[in-house]
Amino acid sequence: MATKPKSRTWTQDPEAVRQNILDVALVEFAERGFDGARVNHIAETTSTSKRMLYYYFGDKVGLYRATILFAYENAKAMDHELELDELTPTEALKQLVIKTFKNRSKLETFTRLVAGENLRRGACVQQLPDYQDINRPTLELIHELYARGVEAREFKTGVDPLALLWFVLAPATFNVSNQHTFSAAWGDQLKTETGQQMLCDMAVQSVLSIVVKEHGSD
Amino acid sequence: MATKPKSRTWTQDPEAVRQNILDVALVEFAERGFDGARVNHIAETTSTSKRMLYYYFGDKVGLYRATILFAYENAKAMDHELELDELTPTEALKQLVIKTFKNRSKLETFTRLVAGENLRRGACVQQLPDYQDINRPTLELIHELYARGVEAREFKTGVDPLALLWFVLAPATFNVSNQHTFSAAWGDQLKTETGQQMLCDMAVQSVLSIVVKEHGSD
DNA sequence: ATTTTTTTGTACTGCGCGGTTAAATTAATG
DNA sequence: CATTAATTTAACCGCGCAGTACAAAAAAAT
Repeated sequence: MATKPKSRTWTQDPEAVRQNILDVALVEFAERGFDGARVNHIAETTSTSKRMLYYYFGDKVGLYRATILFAYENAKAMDHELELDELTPTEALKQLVIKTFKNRSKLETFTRLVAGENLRRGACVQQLPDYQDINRPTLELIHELYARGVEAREFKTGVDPLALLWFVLAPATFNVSNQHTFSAAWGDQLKTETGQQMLCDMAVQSVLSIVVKEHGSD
Repeated sequence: MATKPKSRTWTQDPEAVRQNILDVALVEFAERGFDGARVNHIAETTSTSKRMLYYYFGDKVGLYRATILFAYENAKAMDHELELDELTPTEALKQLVIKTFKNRSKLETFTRLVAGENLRRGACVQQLPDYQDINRPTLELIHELYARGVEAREFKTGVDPLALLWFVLAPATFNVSNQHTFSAAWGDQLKTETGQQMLCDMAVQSVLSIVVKEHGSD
């Protein structure tokens, strides 16, 4: 919360103000998409005024750009909870799938924002110069993990680690970003605790089947 | 194309007009989402006028609803090309995964529309009384296929066919609806012909590993 | 002491949007 | 052919939107 004195005196804290605006904007953009989001509504929800919003971010697109970066920082912060080095490659991959799958539910806001950006055909992220840098750690993680697995003779050779990452993300993302049409179409049994556990187990199974040697005989 | 006489006389053809409006609206809604879509732009693109649009569909939401139904009809029409009864259950499932995966690219418009509807939390489809009916054939297809597989001792017992469907749809959908952020983040190698073929093969592998007995030893 | 940056506040603007009005032309009906 | 209902045209409206103008003052940097 930024400082909001009713009196005519205040303490300057630009960073807190920026943060506060971004917090609010993230929710608004994730909730309603870029076109549905209302600058007025964001402004009213913050502790500051619309004037400050334009002061710091220029215009709506500027705010949107900043919000995307902000969202990625938030999301990546969560990633570092993961410690895979102690585990065998197979076990580590398994934990990665589980973690990704379960995290996405928590990261629903983030996932919605990304879905929205995809509807814009990535117009924003394509112009962010450091977007690849932001995402590099994930790629490196999977690269190293795969290399370890091959080294340990647990993983097949010749699998593209990027494709592996793709198959880690796909179920986790689909689980969030298509939940509503899926439930409306065929019911919400898969949304229950046990349903989600089942999907998660199956996601693990499906990813391991791609890369683990002689999988299916366990 | 609907009849569009420049003269002051015209021939009435309400069905063609409706169709023409829906054709245009589908593209617009899929391209820009509900909030981004512009009724004026739709109207200008059709062979008819804005007034007719309101005449037939009431308001923007009404048009959107009709467009969603229209999109599903279009999509389902394609589905009937599939003939699985001749194949063994395993082979049939394999073909289903492939077909779904490859179709989604063609159905990009449809997929975008669905993604947009999910951002609206399914607000529209939840109110469509026949939405479940529209989607029932797909569920029945997978049910029968699974039953056949169990019968033939090719499939494990105890697998939820709905979950199976989930894993058929997830990669196919993700492949379209997250392509832009994925490419921007880690490059577009997976978008090439060979990349797509690889993903498709892996999708088959992952689905079969879930349901086929002793999979991995082939 | 001076300048620059940050904050507040309100009122305003121009325009593009979803939606409407009113009247004309056509096809259907007796 | 008279009447009615369906279909089409073009001009129009009010509102909410992103963004601005203007005025000022407190706080920090120099």
